[in-house]
Amino acid sequence: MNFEFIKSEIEKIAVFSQKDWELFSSFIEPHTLRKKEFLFSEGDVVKYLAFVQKGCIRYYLNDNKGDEHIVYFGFEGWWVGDMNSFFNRKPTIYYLQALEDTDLFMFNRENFTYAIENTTYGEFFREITKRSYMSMQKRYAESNTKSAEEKYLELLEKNPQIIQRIPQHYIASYLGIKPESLSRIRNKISGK
Amino acid sequence: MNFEFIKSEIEKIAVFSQKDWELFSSFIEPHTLRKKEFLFSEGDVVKYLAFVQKGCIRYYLNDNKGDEHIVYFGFEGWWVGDMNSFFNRKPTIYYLQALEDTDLFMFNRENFTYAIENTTYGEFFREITKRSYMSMQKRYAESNTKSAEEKYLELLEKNPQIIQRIPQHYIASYLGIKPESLSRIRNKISGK
DNA sequence: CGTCTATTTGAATGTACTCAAAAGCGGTGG
DNA sequence: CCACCGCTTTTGAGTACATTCAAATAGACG
Repeated sequence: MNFEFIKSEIEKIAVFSQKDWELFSSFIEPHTLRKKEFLFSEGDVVKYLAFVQKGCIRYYLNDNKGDEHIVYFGFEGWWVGDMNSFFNRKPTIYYLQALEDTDLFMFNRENFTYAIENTTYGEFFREITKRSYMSMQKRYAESNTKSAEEKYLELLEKNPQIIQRIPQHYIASYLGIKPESLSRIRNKISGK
Repeated sequence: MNFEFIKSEIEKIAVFSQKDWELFSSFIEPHTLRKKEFLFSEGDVVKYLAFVQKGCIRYYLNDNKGDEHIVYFGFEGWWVGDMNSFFNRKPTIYYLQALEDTDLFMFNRENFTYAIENTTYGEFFREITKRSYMSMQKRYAESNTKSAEEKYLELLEKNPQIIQRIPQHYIASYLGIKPESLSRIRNKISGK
């Protein structure tokens, strides 16, 4: 099993010793999700945090009207899961589903907690949580400040991989609009 | 200076030794903001994370159309600031302003970083960041799943202190709508 | 008391939604 | 290899919710 990718991704964020890496890498549990398969769904107590080695996933929830709302897509190099459910053993309200055949490196609670409390992975984890929080805050702020058209144009520019790899109705859900609306927006844009 | 409140708030989240508390409390820099005064504004590199001892603040940003968007209100017991700017020494895009005369307990970067890297405050900080992240994720999800009326009714029920202490046009900004719209929603509700 | 700000009300507009149907696309089995 | 089926995307018409701009009323503060 080749851990170069996850190692280099972690090294971008925090320095760590050879000993710490050996411990951490021994905790990796590889797992492959087939397209459309779920890692967890609403009601589960989430057993793993996962690193996306290859493929992509969507992380979403169902509102009380039965509509799905995608919170984020996770591509190669992303850490995915529901921290609240994972650490606090609470049933999750989210779904994590593969959109392509996806290779994950998973970590269970016992091992992950051990690593962050006893190695420099504590620093690493603090950093990615902080980043996730800040980016969610920004995304939240932008959900109000920008129109759907502006948000779509920004995706095109800043996250072209989302446009290229993800079916349109999922992008609509990610943007917080209906597929019909996204279709009209695209139509309008292409006419410019 | 009475540190009982902040001590008890921290103790709710993490256990820590007497020695750690003495260190941490020695880092507290008390500061009072007068109503309408700013702790920081757009462009500043944020120098402090702060605990709200008394009073309340709003944390908001300006969009490119000149409208303000409130991300959160901070009441007694809240930790407030811009982590990204604070830790990464980047100019902030946010404003933090007192809505009442407000007593803060502030921590500068050097001290705070020392505490989280060398004491059990690391655990404490990981926990509040995690919680902030999860609640922002939930808030983001709800910004799409619920109508303004539903969000307002939920505030009434779950955060009455916001309704009671905060001027209506700020609540509108927090809900992501215009003051006129909130006025109409309130009118409609009271007619029921 | 007067001034400034916040809230309400009105009318017209815009953006996205709903419901319905048609067109396009991709995978599967014959 | 093609035909069919199911799912995705597009298009149309009517609707709902929130916005804009404007003006009136109410409230807060010096």
